[in-house]
Amino acid sequence: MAELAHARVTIREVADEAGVSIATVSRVLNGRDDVAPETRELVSRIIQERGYAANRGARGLSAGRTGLVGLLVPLVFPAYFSAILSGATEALQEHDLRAVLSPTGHEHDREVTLLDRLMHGLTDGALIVLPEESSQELERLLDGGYRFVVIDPLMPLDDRIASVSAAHTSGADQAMKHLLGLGHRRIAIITGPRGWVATEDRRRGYHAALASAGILPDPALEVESNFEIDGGERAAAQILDLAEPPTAIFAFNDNHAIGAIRAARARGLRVPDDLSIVGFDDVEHATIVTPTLTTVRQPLAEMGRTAVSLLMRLLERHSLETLHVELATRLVVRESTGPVLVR
Amino acid sequence: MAELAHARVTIREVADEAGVSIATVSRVLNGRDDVAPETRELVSRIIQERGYAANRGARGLSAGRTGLVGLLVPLVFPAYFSAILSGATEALQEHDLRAVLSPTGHEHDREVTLLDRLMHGLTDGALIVLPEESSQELERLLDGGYRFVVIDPLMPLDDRIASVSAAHTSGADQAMKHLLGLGHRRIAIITGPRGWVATEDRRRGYHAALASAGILPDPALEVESNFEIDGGERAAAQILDLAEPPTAIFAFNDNHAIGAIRAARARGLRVPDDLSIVGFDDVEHATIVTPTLTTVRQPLAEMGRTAVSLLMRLLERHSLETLHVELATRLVVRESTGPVLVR
DNA sequence: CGACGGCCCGTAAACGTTTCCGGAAGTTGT
DNA sequence: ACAACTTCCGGAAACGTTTACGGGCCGTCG
Repeated sequence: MAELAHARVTIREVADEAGVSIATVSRVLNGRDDVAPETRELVSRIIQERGYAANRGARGLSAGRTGLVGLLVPLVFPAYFSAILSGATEALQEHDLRAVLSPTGHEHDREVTLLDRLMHGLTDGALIVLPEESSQELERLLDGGYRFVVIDPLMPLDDRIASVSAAHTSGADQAMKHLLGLGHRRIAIITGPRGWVATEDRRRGYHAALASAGILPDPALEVESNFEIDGGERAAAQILDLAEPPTAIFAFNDNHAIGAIRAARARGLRVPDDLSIVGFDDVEHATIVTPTLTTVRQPLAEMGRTAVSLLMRLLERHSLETLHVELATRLVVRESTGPVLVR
Repeated sequence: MAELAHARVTIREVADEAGVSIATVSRVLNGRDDVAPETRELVSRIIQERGYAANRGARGLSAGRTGLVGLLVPLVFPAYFSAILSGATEALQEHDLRAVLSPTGHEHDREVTLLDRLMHGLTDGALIVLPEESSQELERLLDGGYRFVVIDPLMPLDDRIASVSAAHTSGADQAMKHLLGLGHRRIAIITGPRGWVATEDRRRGYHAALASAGILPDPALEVESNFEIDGGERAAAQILDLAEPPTAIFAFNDNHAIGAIRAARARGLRVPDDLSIVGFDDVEHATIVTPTLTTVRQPLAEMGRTAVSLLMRLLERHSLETLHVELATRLVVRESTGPVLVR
């Protein structure tokens, strides 16, 4: 036990032991090419032996980059977010960057503070998932010289703000085509909060599909909810208790769909025989419920990875061909949908 | 748009604008009391106006603390980990610390590197979930002066290493009492990897309960698996295809239990009528499956929070009364267990 | 009225890097 | 043999803080 509570190895010690200057050590550390092979070899060995690792804070101070990327996310726990997180942190890891995690708990104030005060200077840039902030606030940040990319924007954003999202409209369209193809004509939706990009885009897809099938939309068949299971259950209950209930429900996320299954079961309706249900997201829950969910898959981890690669290019100050990436969604057909039964 | 791509505000600018020295600004920043009230007031106002925030890297360099805590976790995605993460990051946030997330992907090498090279110097300490490292390696880190707490140790650890875990044995005991109380006598287990603390402690609980009920253990009823759903399904299949199958299965996590439900269903067995199943963890999946799972609840988020408060005390260099915290587990009875039916 | 002790505050060193600049060798071309 | 490059490396400044140290000012006390 040579070292007890011994302060960590610094570049100075390595330099001394190698008999070179700290500049040289720094050079081999950063892979510069103006170092003699044998010197590089020697220094590398000593770095290895002493278990030296650069102090990231100092490096950040000096070089103007910290190797840290902020990850702003409303919550950590829900599968939706943790899937994105997972993809993002893995991708960051591969670029030798670390993720600084900051759950905002859906509190707007907290988020502004975080972004404005704590992240700037600590991190080189950020990934912001589902930001509650207005486009103006984000633009201000952009003008301040901060680099970030938004994942799944909640509001429409200024064009200069990099973003990654999923093809909501196309996803909704696929879901509706599937349902219409099975003979459903009276189809309800359980939407997310009004005004959110995801909600409105999917609603657009719903209405377009309805229109092209020559079906008049019925406002009673559109219920808004909060993306939670019990919210979905309440919404579905309201829909199913209608005088003229639908034969299918298109839920705007899997939680809603699971809630809908519960509501159906509570009323003695069989899924999919009496009621078809389509979800959105395709989180693991979709394969756990009975019946397993037909749902529109969002490539969540992939969205995280894509955001990282956008950010990387932003950080390298490359001008980007496209600041906005929309990843494809895909309908996954499982057990919760079926043909309309003639009675 | 006064500031375009303008570098961030430094302590210098604040000092100049306030007509004081940077030392004074630093003092009000850190709440020192040797500042005249009106000066403090003035400086505070300017800090507010300019939206100044200290550069954490520089602060770390100078003051020896960075306000960053490493969060080492095998994976981010699985509910088990994200629940812990969630509790931990929230608690860190409350202490004005940020979490640096590092998924290790179960690769030992990567983990050692992370811990040894990257975290030290960047972070003030770390929370390590389910470390693959040997006690020796962790002790070395401890001797190096690094502060960390282990959550859910995989191997038995040296006493000097702070740790937070769940009451595995007691949980297993509760599960077994429940099953025995329902009349089950032939009870199988699907365990996690042999040698892991969680596995062995729960196995101990199982054997103890069996013994106190006067039942001889049958090695054929113990199958090891990998904590994944399909692993659980294969294990359950093996068990159910025994010449003399059990009437109950105690799975060592909820994934195993869900796999067991699938295996049972595939064989036409009804749960719980023909087969009772108990899980472990009580992640959200447990309430999504049909039938909902009777399971032993681990307070995962709470474990994260507890680890943070241990770490805080470690960082403040308080000597701790106890370095080891074991949080209680609790059986949650739902639909997947029932009395043995006499045929 | 002089000395002493608080209260405030400024100066400057230190933290561990990166990187610009320039210099000492060694190499090449004439 | 000399000039002009290369190659390799060291010195030192800079990054933005914190904090030890010391000094000016004012009030108080003997």
